[in-house]
Amino acid sequence: MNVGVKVLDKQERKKYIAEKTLELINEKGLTNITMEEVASSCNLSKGSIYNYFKNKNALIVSAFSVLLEKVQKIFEEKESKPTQDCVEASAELYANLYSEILNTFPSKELMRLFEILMNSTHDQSMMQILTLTFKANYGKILSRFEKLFNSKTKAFMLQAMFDGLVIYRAVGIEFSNDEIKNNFKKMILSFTEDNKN
Amino acid sequence: MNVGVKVLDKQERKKYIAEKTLELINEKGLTNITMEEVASSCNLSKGSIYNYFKNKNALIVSAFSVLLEKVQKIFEEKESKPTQDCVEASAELYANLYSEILNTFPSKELMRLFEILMNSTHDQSMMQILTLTFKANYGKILSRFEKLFNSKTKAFMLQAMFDGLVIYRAVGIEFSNDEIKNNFKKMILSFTEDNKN
Amino acid sequence: MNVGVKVLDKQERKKYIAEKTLELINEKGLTNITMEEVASSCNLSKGSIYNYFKNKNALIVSAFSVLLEKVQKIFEEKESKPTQDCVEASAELYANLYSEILNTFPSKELMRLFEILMNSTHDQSMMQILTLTFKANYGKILSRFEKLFNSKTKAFMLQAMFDGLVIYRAVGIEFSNDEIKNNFKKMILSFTEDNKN
Amino acid sequence: MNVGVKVLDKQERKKYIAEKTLELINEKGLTNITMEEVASSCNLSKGSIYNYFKNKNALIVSAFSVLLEKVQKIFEEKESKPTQDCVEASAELYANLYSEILNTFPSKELMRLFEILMNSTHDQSMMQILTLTFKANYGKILSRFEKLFNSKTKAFMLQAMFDGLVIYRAVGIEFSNDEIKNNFKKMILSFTEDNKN
DNA sequence: AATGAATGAGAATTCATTCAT
DNA sequence: TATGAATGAATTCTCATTCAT
Repeated sequence: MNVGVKVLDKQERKKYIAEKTLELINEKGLTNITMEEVASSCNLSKGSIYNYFKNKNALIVSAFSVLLEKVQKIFEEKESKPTQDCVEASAELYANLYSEILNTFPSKELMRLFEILMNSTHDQSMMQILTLTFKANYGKILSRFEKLFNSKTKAFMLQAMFDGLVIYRAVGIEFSNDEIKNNFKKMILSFTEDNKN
Repeated sequence: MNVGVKVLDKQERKKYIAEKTLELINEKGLTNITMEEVASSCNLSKGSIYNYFKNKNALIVSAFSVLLEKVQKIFEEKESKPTQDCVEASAELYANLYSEILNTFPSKELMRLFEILMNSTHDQSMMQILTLTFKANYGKILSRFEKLFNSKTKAFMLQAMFDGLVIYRAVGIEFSNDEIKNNFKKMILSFTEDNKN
Repeated sequence: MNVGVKVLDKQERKKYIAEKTLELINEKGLTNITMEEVASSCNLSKGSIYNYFKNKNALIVSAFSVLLEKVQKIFEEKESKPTQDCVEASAELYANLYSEILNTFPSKELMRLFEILMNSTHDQSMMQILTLTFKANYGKILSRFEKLFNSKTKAFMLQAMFDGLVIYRAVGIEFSNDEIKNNFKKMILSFTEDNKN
Repeated sequence: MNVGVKVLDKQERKKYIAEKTLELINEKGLTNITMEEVASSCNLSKGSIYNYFKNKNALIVSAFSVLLEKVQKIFEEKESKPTQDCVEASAELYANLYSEILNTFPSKELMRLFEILMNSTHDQSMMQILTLTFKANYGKILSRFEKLFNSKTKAFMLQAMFDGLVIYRAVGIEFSNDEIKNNFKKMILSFTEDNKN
C-alpha cells in the first residue's frame, strides 16, 4: 500500500466535503446548515464527517478556503492578458474586469464570504484563521492593483467598493452595469493620475 | 387613565428593549444572543420580552431599525453645514465626512448592519422587511450624494466603498486614514467632473 | 346602592363570560383557548377574568354547565307535545326527536361536551364536578325515556347511541338521516315491547 | 451489513416507543404527556425520540394506530367462531361479544381513542390522518355487522351505542351488564328483522 | 473508515397566574 | 372592579458531538 496515495485520497475527500459544504452554505446560509445535511449531501453518514474534520468550525474554515480560492481564481482567469503599460488601457481593462465579475459571479455566493467572515467575529480562534485566509487571498487579488496604483490603500478601496456593491446587489439593490463600468474606469483613472506626480 | 400616555410608554419600552438588544448584538453577534440574555440585560424575564415582541425575529428587526437610525443620524449630524456650491469644497467636505465616520464610528457596530442583513437572506419575510428598512435609511444618506453627482449609481458606489472599508476594518485590516481621505476626495472629484459635461 | 342587584349583575357577567368561553371552545377546541383570548372576546382584560373565576378550570366548569344546559334545553324544547300513550306514536315521536337533533344541532358543539369531559379525566377534582354536572343534566334528558322504557339502562343505551353518532359525525363520518330515523324507531319499539311482558 | 434486518429493527423500536406512549396516554391523558416523559419511559433521552418521530404529533398518530389495532384485534379474537346462519344465534353471539368487550376492555383505554380523535379536531392535518386510520380500522370491525344487517348505517349505530357506553362508563356511570347484553340482543334482532323484507 | 443511534445541553416560545396601581 | 405588565415554569424541538460496532 502506498501511503502517499492514501493521504492524497483523504485530502481529496476532505476537499470534496468542503466543496459540498460550500454549496450547501450558498443554498441555505451559514447558520442554517447542519452536519446531517452536509453528510447526506456527500452520501456519507454524520459520523463520517468527523473522520475528516475535527468539528463543524473546521469544516467551515475549509469551505471558506474553497470559496476564497474560487474568487481568486476568477480574478486571475479574467485577467489573463498581460497588463498594458498604457494607463488608459489599464483602466479600461480593470473597469471591465470588475464590472464583468460583478455581473457574472453570483453575488449571493460572493456575499457568503462576508457572511462567514462576520459570523466568525465572535469566536477568537475562528476569526483569526478566517482573517488570515482572507488576507492571503485578497492580497493576491490586490497585488496587481497595488502595482498599478503604487498604493495599497487605493487597491483596498477599489476592492472595498466592489465588495460593497456585491453585498448591495445580494440584498436586492439594482444598478446599471454600464454606469458601474464607466465609473469604475473614472475612478481608476483618477487613482492612477497620482502616479505621475 | 390617559391612554395616550400609556401607549407612548409602551412604545418607549419597546425601543429600550430594541436598543439593549442592539448592544448585545454588538457584543456577541447576531447568532449568539439568546432571548434569555436580552431579557436579563433589560432586567426583565424572558416571558416579558414576548409581551413586547411577537418573536425573536421581530425583535431583531427592531434592533436593526435602531441601528440604521443611528447610522443615518451620524451621517446627518456630521454634515450640519450647508453644502457648498464650489465642487472642490464639497469634495473636501464629503471626503472628511467619510473618513471621519470611518474613523470614529465603531466599525464592528456598523458591520453588524450587514451581519444582520446577510443572516436574514434565507428568511424571505425577514429579508423583505430588513431590505426595505435598509433601502429607506440608505436612501436618505445617499440623497445628498445623489444631488452632488447627479447620479444615483455614483452615490451607491461611494457608499459601497465606505461599507466595504468598514467591513475590512472590522475584520482587522488596517489602513492610513489620511490616505483614505485623500483618495475619497480624488474619487469624489473625478465623479463630479462629469457634471460639467 | 342595592347590593342585591349588584350580586345579580356579577352573576350575569359570570354567565356572559362562560358563554363567550363556550363559543371560543367551539371555535378552537378546549386545549387551544387561552385566558387572553377569553378576556379579549369579552372585551375585558386578562386580569379581570380572575375577578370572576378563581382559575381556568373554574371557567371551564362554568362553560361546561352552559353547554349542558343548552343541550338539555334543546331536548326539552323539541318535545313540547305531551307524550302519547300509544307506544307506536311515542316511538315515532322520539325517533323524530333524536334524528332531528342529530341533524340540526351542530355536532362539533355537542362533541365538545365529551372533549371537555375526557380531558378532565386526569384531574380528580375537575372530573368529579364535571361528572356530577353531566349526570344531573343527562338525568333530566333520560328521565322521559326511562319512563317510556321502564328501564334506566335502555334509556342510557339509546342516549349512548345518539352520542356515539354525534361523535362519528363530528369526525366526518356521514350517514343518511332517514335510515337513522327508521332505525331509531325500530330500536325504540323493540325496547318498548318488553313493557308488555 | 444486512440493511433489511436493520430497517426492521428500527421499525420495531418505533413501535415500541409508540406502545409506551400509548401506555402513558392511558395513564395521564393525551394533553398531559410530555416528550420528556415518553423518553424516560422508554429509557431514552428526549433527543432520541426525535430520531424516530419527526415531532410529537407524529408520535401521537403512531400511538393512535397502535390503540386502534389493539381494539380491532380484540373484536376479531372474540369472534373466532364462524358466524351462524341462524339469526337468533347471531344476535346472541354479537350481544355477548359487545357486552363482554364492554366489560373486559378497560373503558378508559378505549375512551382515549376518542380523546385523541377529538383533541385533533382543530389541527387539519392531524384530523385527516387520524380520521383515515379510524375509518379504516372501524371499517374492519363494522364489516361483519354490515353483512349481518345488510346495512352500513345499522352497523354504525350499533357500534355508536357501544362507543357511547364506553365513554359513559369511563366517566363513572354504571349499569348492569346483563341488562346491557339483553338489550343488545333485542336491538340486534330488531335490526335483523328487516332482512326478511 | 464508516455507521447511525444516543445524547444532552440549550433555545424559543407559551401561558396561567399574580399584583401593584 | 379593572387593568396589563411581569413572571417563571413548562414544553417542544434542534443539533453538534460521541462512541460502540
